[in-house]
Amino acid sequence: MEFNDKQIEILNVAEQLFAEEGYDGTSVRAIAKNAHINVAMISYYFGSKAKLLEALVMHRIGSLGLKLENLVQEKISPVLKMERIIDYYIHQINTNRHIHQILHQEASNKKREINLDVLTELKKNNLNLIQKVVKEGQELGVFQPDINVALLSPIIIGSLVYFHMNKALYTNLFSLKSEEDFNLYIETELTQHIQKTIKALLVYEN
Amino acid sequence: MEFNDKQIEILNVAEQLFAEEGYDGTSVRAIAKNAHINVAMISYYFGSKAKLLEALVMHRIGSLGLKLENLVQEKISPVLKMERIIDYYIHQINTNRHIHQILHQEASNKKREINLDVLTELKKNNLNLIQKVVKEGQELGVFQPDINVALLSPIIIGSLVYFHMNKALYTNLFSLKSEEDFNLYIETELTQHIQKTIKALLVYEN
DNA sequence: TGTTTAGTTAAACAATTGTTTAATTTTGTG
DNA sequence: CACAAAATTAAACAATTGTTTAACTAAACA
Repeated sequence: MEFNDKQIEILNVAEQLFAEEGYDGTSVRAIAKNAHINVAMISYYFGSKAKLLEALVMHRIGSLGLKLENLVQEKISPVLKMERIIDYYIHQINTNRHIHQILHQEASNKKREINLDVLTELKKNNLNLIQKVVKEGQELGVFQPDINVALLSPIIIGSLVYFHMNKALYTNLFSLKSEEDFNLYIETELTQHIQKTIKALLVYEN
Repeated sequence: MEFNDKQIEILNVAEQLFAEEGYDGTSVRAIAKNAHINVAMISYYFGSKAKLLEALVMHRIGSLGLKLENLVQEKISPVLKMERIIDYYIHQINTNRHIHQILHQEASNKKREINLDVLTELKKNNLNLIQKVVKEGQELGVFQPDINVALLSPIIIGSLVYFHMNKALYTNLFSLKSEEDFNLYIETELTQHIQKTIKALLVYEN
């Protein structure tokens, strides 16, 4: 699926509004206004509001490409690999937080059902790659043998999501005065904290 | 604020619908229908849809009472205390997941702003209690000295939230065939996994 | 240059939204 | 019972919703 400049603009505006005000909280007129186009252009290009959301999700998932393949194949220690994976995940999600927010909202919405099979496959694929790294560490005797790999992502991504969810609390607690401060904290302190946590879990003898 | 049976029924229905279909995705007529009352009763009792949401949030937060006080004061080891705290958190959030889902949606919604100061205070209070437990463990030499206590909740609650968010993926991965299976997995495997993670982080020498 | 296609517009459409009205019924109280 | 207050109702309200229409302009092409 290829989009022209005007379509891309509509997708960008829709992404921001859907993320910030929800799908149902965003009117097609609001999208049109912010994208500086006529309302009818949305139907003209995408068919309907629902199909616009679907197009947006599919387009973003396609370019999301959490391609961990290269990372996994590097010749560094499993511990370092895990750190890099976490770095990559957090950075990726943090810089694409709008679409993640939308996916997150839609995942727990009973009335609409967009097909997220592509996303599920992507996640399963990433899980297999992480599985490889863990196995590698276990064979080297660095990681413990009883690791539930599927539950590592909840720790990593869940922590980040929850941190975002409680932005008000954490900006207050850590005196993060600007948006930049907040993002910097995520990319430094929070990232390190998650890395430390995962490492501890993998290495720690029960 | 006290509510009669009919008001309680409206609140219950509204909670379910707001959680499952979002605030904007839920019409007052849908609430009225499911609560078997006339639409006008919502305005009559709560003033408006917005005030109904506010009343719901306030009412639930009030009875949410994550009272960790008793737990913290028990005479058991810090390690066991942390395990109990995690148990309590997960169980509490899991049995009240509808209101948590709503709070979560509203927290990241830019157009509506319900006052969540009460909730923030509650979280800060809980944080202080956990801080105490950690200090206790550090003084006993069981826990490491460099622990960012404020980042423990993201791991605990974040993991649970993410697990719920990816229900489809995990029911598939772990062959959880029913709602009961899913909840059972959370209360056993996932809980133990989070407990193990937090313990590793607290005890593990960097 | 004439003609087809694609893009763009304002207006209209019916449906749904939250809220209010005014009338009626139910409940409580002396 | 009589009367006041509370509860409940169907209908109406204006505003907003997503979508379509029909007229128009710009671009592409032969």
